[in-house]
Amino acid sequence: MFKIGDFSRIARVSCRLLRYYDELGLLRPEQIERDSGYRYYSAAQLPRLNRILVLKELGLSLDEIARVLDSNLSAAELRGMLLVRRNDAQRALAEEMERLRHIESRIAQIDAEGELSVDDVIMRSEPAQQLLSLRRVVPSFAAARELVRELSESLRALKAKGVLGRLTAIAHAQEFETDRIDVEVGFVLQAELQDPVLRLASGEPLSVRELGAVERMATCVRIGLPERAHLVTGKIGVFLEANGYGLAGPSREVFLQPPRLDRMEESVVEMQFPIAKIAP
Amino acid sequence: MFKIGDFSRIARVSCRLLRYYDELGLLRPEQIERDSGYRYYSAAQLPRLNRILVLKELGLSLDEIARVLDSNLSAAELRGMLLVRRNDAQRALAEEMERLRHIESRIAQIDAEGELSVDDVIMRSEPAQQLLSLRRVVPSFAAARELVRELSESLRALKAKGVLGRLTAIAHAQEFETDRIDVEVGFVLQAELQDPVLRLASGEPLSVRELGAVERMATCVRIGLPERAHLVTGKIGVFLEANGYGLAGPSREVFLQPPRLDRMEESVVEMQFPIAKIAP
DNA sequence: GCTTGACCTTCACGTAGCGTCAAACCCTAC
DNA sequence: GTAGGGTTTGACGCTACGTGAAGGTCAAGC
Repeated sequence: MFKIGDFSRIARVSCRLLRYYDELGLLRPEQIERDSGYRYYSAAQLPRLNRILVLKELGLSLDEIARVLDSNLSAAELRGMLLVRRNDAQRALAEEMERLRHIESRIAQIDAEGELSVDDVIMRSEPAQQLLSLRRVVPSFAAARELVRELSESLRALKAKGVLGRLTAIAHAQEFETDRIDVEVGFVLQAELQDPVLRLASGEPLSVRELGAVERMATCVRIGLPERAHLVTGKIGVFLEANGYGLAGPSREVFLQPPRLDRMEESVVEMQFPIAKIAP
Repeated sequence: MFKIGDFSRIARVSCRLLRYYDELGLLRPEQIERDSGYRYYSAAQLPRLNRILVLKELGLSLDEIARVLDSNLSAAELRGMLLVRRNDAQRALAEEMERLRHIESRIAQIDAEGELSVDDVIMRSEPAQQLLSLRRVVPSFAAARELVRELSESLRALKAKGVLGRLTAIAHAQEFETDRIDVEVGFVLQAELQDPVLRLASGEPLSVRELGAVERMATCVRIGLPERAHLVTGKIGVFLEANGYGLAGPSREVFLQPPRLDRMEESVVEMQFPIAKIAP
């Protein structure tokens, strides 16, 4: 029988840890003196402690470890837990590699440019969404803006119901032409739509389609008129080149503030570019 | 100017986060209404928020981020911080890979044996230490034990001063021979030694030498007589085979409890085996 | 002007796994 | 008997927020 200090030296763990595990019921001392309250551990408890430490090292929480040890669950169940943990570990590994790559690219950036540039470009993923939209080829940005206005007015009733999410525009054109803009505008749906087919005031029907999930999206917020969009695309371009990505699909513009045609200079738009790694 | 809710939707972060960063002084709202206390953010604050998020993603703590942003430190200093972070990330990456390997080997073990075996073997690293020791070839375990007794008695005075750490024995023999045991016994030093040369009662001098650090050590605690050591070596062997390691140096026995020759069956000894990965 | 509902405020607790005091009690050796 | 080292419980601290609760504000519709 060892006092807690001796046992902690033997097992090379802290006394606090042992007291904590006692409190959790994870490792109870074999004996506790009535009057002094001293904890006494026996050497026979080392294997249990070691099992705890091993399982902890594997990434299980103390709660899970308690279940593993006490409700002596079957090998199959333990295997299941380990499979879950393996998934976690694989994800964590991938994240850590990404992080490392980011760090190294930032260091390289400092070495190349002498400073860390302003970071307006953010990378994230985007889940799949339902889009209530209309696609057209328009001859000018003004016409596109008019389309947005028309759409907004036609859907005013729906908007009041809170079914409509953010206004989103998608640029389908492969190449950039100022006079033939292939654009899709619509609203993200936040609930199932009741009416089978909705129409513009002009009678043109709107379609509901799924906007696929995008795993990697380079995004940047633009404030002000659409004419300033090239500032954003420039930043995106620099970002892609620096990090070894390329464009991988039609870009989107999401209006984070509901757009007002009379005050477009206050509009807040997030430009989204689906991207993918380029083989190095 | 946006209220906190709008700004949070624009930046796609939670309100709580914005309030928290305000509290930390990391991102102060551009304006706060006197009477209502409402926070108002401007679009011009998005870049700062984005920088915060990027640096957070790189793994810097909020505290470090505050220093980076406010005491606008030089590119060189930032580079230094990133180098530190890179080291951290590399270590984390290596750990995560190790963890994943361990998890997979445990799963494989369950698949092979139908259950998770008792885990007495622990792997860890050992730092470099100074050892005050004596090396000899003795003809029996009993002689080795006698050597320990002699050493302990000769160093009783030193032990009282608290300079001596744990008693450690090192098995130098390449092959196992019962009648020619090449053993080194000594005490780990916890402080610099004053006397230049210490001697056994018999006059034999003790040497002070550095016990190199070991990156990977498979350890197992043995309780009881040395005759039971083969139980431990068996476990170690199974462990090595299962995880793709091989022996990589002389093994050590560390007496976690000061040994008493009269009650050797109560001795607590950690057996340590330096190991290294075997190319698969 | 009043109601209503969405939005905002501060305050405070909870998280995981212990580290780190603090005040008081216990044990053992000289 | 006392000194000093070990032990007890209790409590707070750490990170980066999430999640209420209780109550004040704002804008729209009547």
